[in-house]
Amino acid sequence: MNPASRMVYYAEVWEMVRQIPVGRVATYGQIASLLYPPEGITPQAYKAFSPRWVGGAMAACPDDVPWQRVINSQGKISLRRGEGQTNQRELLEAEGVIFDERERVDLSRFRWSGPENK
DNA sequence: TCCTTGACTCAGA
DNA sequence: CTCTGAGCCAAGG
Repeated sequence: MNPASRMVYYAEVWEMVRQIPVGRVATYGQIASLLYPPEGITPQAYKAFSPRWVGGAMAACPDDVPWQRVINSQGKISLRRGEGQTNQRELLEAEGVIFDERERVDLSRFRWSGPENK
C-alpha cells in the first residue's frame, strides 16, 4: 500500500475521530469499522489490522484531533510503547468521562454511538 | 530479503 | 468480570 493511500486513510480516521462528541469515547476497532478500507486492502487484512492502523493514525494526528477519546476495546487507555504516561486520563475526566480505580472507562455508558448517520 | 514489532482483539481459563 | 495467550498483515530496520 503506497504512502499516499495511507495518508488518505489517516485523514479519514482523523475526520471520524473529530466527530466524537465531548464526554464520549470510541474504540480503535469501532473507528475502523466505520471507515472503508484503503485501496488495495483485502477485507480480511482490514479486519485483522485496521485497529492498529487507527492507532498509527493517532500517533501522527494533528493537534485538533481529540485522540484521547479513542481507547481500546477494553475501555482502557493504550499508549505507544515507551511513551510516558500522558495526561490522557485527565483530559477525558475534564470532559466528564469517568474512570474507575483501574483506569478503566465504562464503555456501556460512555461509548460513542457512531456518526448517527447525520 | 528476512525478522521483529505493533495507541489491537477475541477466545479460553 | 479479570487475566493470558495466540493471531492478524504490513511497515520499518
